[in-house]
Amino acid sequence: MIIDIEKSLRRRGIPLTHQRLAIYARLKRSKEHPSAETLHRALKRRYPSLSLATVYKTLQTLHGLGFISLVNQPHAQARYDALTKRHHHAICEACGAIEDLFNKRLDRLPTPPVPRGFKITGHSVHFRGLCARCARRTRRSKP
Amino acid sequence: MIIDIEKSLRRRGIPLTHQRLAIYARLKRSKEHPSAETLHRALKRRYPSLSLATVYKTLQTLHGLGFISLVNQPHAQARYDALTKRHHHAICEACGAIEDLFNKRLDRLPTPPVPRGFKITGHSVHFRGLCARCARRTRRSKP
DNA sequence: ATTCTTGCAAACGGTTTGCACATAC
DNA sequence: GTATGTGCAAACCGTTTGCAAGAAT
Repeated sequence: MIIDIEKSLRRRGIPLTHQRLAIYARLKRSKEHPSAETLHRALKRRYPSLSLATVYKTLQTLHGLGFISLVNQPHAQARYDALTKRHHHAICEACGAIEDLFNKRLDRLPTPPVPRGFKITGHSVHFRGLCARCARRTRRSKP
Repeated sequence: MIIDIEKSLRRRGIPLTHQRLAIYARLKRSKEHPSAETLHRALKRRYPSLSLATVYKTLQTLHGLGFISLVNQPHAQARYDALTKRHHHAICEACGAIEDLFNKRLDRLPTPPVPRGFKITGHSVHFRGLCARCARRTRRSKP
């Protein structure tokens, strides 16, 4: 279970600390997509000296290694839109640009089986990738 | 253009200020889903006394009235997930809970026509609504 | 022994708040 | 004239950073 991360860290020469294992193990057991603070609170009982800063740093490390994913970005600033009618977004992973997308097929996706009791009122599709400008720049910088 | 908001504010007895109109008008002309700061910077040229706090308050007001929408939430904290394989989310608008959703059909949506030059690398579908608990609570509190 | 991580406290940046003054009605 | 909004500065909260002490290799 935790072995995969142990091996992977070892292989890359990244020190294997108690904190890293504990944080990863806890996140793996959680189903609620916890925040750094939630994780910290939960782990503090067992590891009273664990600091919140370490939780943040560890989450960054694990994310960098592809072991975990972010549901929302840290420090993302709020963005507003006067367009309130249904639409979708293409989000550039490099620069954060958000472009609108209109598409009837995406508007009427079949509602999938949902967690028990969840009342769905709407949906939107998020495409991610590189906007034209960043795609150009990336191509150039990759030798 | 701006008349709809003028009427709507009047009708509700909400004072119609220059700031509100200017902020809404500017947002309506923007295609880049600006942040509060971006709007403030842009408007400051024409309204030098406009404060950032007013921009924030106005955006809240307009959002409350349904005139604008939020692309990301202000002060949303980062949330993490040890599940890195493809999946989708159902997000509760009341409590912010995020539930995982697995669905093959959603995994392979047809790629729609995209803004010129945008390179898509992936997508995910966000359903919004009320989780079981909040749905129950809402029903109870609505007489 | 060396290199990388941890924990602390201070700094940071975006957002909110409290309050005196100004404006819309 | 009253109620509400505005602008300012301070507070706030989540996240990051600098650094001395500690742990992993």
